[in-house]
Amino acid sequence: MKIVFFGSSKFALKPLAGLIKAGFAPVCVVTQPDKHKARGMRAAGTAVKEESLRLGMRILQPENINDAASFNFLKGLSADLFVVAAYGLMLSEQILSLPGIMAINLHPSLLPKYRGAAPLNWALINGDKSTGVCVVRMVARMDAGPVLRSIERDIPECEDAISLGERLSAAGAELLLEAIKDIEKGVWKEIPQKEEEATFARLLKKEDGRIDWNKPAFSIQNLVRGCAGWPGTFSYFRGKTIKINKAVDTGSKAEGFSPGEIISVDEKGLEIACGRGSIRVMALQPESKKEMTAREFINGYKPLREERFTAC
RNA sequence: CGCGGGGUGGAGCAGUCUGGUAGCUCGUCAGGCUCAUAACCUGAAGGUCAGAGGUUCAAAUCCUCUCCCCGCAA
Repeated sequence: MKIVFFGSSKFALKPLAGLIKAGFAPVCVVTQPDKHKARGMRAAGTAVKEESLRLGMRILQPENINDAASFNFLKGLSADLFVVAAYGLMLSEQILSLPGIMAINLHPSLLPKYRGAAPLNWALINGDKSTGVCVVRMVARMDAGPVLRSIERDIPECEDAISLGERLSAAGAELLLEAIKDIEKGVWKEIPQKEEEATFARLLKKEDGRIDWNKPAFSIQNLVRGCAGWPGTFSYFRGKTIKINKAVDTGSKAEGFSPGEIISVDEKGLEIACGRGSIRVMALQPESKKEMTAREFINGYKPLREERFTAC
């Protein structure tokens, strides 16, 4: 079976490796263009590009996947199956019609819930107790095609977007293989999505990570978990931005404090008042600094009890 | 050649503007105290202040260049 693999971010790495290991090595890997200017002048390739280079795969990195040149190149590969995992760009109907059998997409949610770009982040931000990953046949509308296979996974309290992404990536790699084996045997099943249950998980923006201390502790905790990695959650302390990288809801009432106020400073971390309840910050990153533990922050910055974190 | 911040004992920071004995909170080690402790007390080790030049009687501090790290923006 001739497979073309489309992927960009880290999430696609395990699925790609799984394909190769199982003998379904793609004839070509398609990935997004290098990000233009990182700090300074360097240009960085996607995670999938780096890995594919290392593995010596054939790589296609089109500026525009939906233009005629890309179309003709892909057509020339005469593939049976397109496999897409976290590629990050929409494929035109024309492109989707190229493979002999079909194009499938590995999506980290239980569709029709969380269609779109940031499903696992939104599942965490919304405080969901479980989510999953599924393989769908691709159609013109984003993430709207019928489901071939899916698997549900619990979301533990302590999980953030990074760890959940790794788990779903691993689970997805296996699921993908099962789906491909089904397809190879010609025995796959398609379950149409219930349109009325569809929800949309839009891409997160930097601004989504701004902490509003007026919100209840549990929702700030969920925001920190859901924004881990990208875009991260941030606040302001002593006039400078500071990222809050790890925090948990203390479960205490924390009455008599105003939102953002530091309630206590000790070895366990920084306890900060929220609109309702409080959170304990365990890891944070002041502007221009690397991530540090709350302990390190306290030692160096000596935050005072009455000081506060602000939304701007 | 996008903008900005930073590099000071093992960690996190202050000191730099206004040159003049290397400082703070921790950690480590030794000893003490305590029923006990991520507690407390006493003491100790540990730094060519990122690197190279320059100015000066004197440079962590002022000037020039290099390397590395981070945030923003993309």
